[in-house]
Amino acid sequence: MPNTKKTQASAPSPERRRELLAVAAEVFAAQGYDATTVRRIADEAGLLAGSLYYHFDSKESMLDEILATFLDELWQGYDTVLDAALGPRETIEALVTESFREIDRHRAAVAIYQRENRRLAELPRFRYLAESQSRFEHVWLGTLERGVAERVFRADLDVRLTYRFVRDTVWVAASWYRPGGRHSPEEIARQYLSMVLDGIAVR
Amino acid sequence: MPNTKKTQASAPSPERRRELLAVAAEVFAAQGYDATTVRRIADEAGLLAGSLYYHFDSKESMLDEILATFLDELWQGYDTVLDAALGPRETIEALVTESFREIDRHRAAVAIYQRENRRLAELPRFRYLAESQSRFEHVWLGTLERGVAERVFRADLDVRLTYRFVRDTVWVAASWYRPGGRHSPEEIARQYLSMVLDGIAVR
Amino acid sequence: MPNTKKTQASAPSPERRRELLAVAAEVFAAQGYDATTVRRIADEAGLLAGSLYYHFDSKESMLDEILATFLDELWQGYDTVLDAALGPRETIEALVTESFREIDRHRAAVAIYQRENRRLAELPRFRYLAESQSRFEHVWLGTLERGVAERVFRADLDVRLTYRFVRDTVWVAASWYRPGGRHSPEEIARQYLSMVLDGIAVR
Amino acid sequence: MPNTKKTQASAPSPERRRELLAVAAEVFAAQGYDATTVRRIADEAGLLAGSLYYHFDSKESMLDEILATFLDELWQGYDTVLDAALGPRETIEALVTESFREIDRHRAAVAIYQRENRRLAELPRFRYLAESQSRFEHVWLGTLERGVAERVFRADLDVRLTYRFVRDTVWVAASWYRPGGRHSPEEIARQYLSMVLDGIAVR
DNA sequence: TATGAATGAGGATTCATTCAT
DNA sequence: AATGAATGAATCCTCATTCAT
Repeated sequence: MPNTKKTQASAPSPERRRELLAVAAEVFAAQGYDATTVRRIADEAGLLAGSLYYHFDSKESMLDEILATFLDELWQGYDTVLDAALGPRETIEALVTESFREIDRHRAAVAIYQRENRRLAELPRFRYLAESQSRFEHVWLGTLERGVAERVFRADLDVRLTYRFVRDTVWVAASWYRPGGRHSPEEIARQYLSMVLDGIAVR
Repeated sequence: MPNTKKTQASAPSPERRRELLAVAAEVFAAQGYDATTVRRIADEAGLLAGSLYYHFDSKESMLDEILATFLDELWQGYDTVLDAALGPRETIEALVTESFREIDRHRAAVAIYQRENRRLAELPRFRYLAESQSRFEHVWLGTLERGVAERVFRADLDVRLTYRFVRDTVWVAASWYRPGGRHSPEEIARQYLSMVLDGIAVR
Repeated sequence: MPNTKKTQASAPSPERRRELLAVAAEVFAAQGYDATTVRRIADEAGLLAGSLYYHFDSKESMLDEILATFLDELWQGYDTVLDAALGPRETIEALVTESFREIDRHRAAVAIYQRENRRLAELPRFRYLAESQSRFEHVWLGTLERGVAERVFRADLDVRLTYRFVRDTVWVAASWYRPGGRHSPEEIARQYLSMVLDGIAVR
Repeated sequence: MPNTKKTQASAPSPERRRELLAVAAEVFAAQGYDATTVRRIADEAGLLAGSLYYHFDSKESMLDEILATFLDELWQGYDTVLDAALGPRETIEALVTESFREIDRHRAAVAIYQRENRRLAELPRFRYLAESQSRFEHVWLGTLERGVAERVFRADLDVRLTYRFVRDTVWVAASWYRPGGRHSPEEIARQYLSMVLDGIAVR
């Protein structure tokens, strides 16, 4: 009987929830939400499928909690950056760096988000995904436009296209990024920023 | 004993197959393979679920045919480019342009590929996905390295990282691209190339 | 296009029916009625599943026709034997010999009969199976009882048990008998009769 | 990473399994394996079709377990007989008696075996059926040949034919035998042996 | 006579979920 | 907190059958 790290006398225990959610997130990320069975999660966590329902209402509510937690932390980080009111280029740099840090800490959640976002956003329960996305777009697009206006970014590029380009570039990394690998999040951010800002061609 | 066994899966009209595959691809792309029911495809195509099995062995074989067809055409295009034996920069430009053309023609297939690639590649039936991917990596990475060697591309960037960056950037476009939209594939390619090669920052 | 042995200008053609029924019987015997698909029969016969319905109403009606034809011929043979009004031992000998001849000519039908008899006999359409069986029992049991009464057969054996014993012994042979094999039906009958009548122990 | 993977198919209570298998065997025997629906078994057992899958992997695995259990016990009985190293006649007597005891205890399994043996033996999963059958043939045929050599059995009969005759005679009994009927297995064995060894004709 | 395409009912199986213990 | 057993709805797939050509 592993996992007896905690005080025996604990109740519904949020720690156990977090453990189980971590397992669930990992499996969701690896197989996709639909392809993941509750039993698989339970197997991986070392209990029976039915037992998960002591901790969670449903498979969907696990997904919900995973995504909501991630987005909360993401926006906390973003808001800190935005509150600093830097110039456009510095803002982009800070946002990208922050994003890679989030990928480092919530890799599974980011991967799930990437995969399921579109479909989920249509469900009432997950409306916050759509809201988050539109706020996201607003922040990034706004920063880029400000940059163009201030002649920090090139004016000859389609801003929406550029926005999508930068956005995708950052988040897709979650599909291959492995925490603890060769590059730290900050190192990856630096390389990405260098490419995006200055291009890969020799001048 | 007269017994003119026909090749099981090739009898029914290939035109009808193509129609049905187009429908299936669209639904797979929109909902994800797992979340798509055979009945949904049939509904969309205007026949009953069971009737699909006159044309295809299984839901999986539809997916297979969709992806294989796409990859075939993709590599046909790529090979034409590679046979031209251009310089590194021109090769990258041609490959990117070709890629956006493929996205234009196989948007659904590309979206499915992006979503399901990882999990599918482990199935024996879809081994060709892994093979394609490794050939893909070989081609792109090789071109980038050649470019660095010839001082056409910057030497201070991690080439693997750059490879992933460019690769993802291109293909993720399938998730938002809509054929017949504001930008032609060539126009999008031009913008992407400009960003990737020269960066978005004003020099 | 094989099988053009007949006059081109023929109509619904009973010869074609017979050919197809022979194929069907073979497959039913090999796989069992339920496990046999109409398509399998059609494949084996070199046409498409739907085309069988030009010749037959249903899968069941093929089965019906196969069994009815067999039983008709069987009873024709049996009736000839019975009309000869031989003594009990000679009757048994003649019936057994006749049975092996039927197995020789209708091996597939006999095998099907053995397998499906019980379940089919309950269906209204196949009531004749039950009737045939009861007439069968009447004939054999009667002959055995007559033999016991005439002191030709042993009196210390349970007659019903003996009946089942002899009956099974004969018909189960259909499951391994291959026409054109080492033994002619008459040779097999001779051996079987020798065993059943005189036993295998040395006296 | 705590992950106490349990052996997939052995967790649920073996008693319940046995109950359910008994029901399944009865239905398989009565209707044939193919003609039996999982729902029918479930109905008969008083639960829903899907619930059977908590206990068994598939309909086929139920069949597998039924047959394997039967054959295990059969060979246990046979091996006891063979270990006694009796003379040929006594061996045959003991094997026949043992066989009728097995029919008494596993009537349904024997009936299923008779019906499905041939087709199943070709499936990899049921290879043990073919193996059992060949060992069976080896034992019986060997005993008969020994009997002939020792002049206990007649030399003028084809041994293979005799083998099939005896084998079928015994096992087909499962198709009409009803446990708890007029005759005990031992009584039936005695009658069968008397017929097979000494014949039904008065000497 | 036969084909090609489809129907529609049913069958095995999966799986999220429930609940008494 | 967790188990064991079950539910019931949904899913993929099969197959006998139909029918216009």
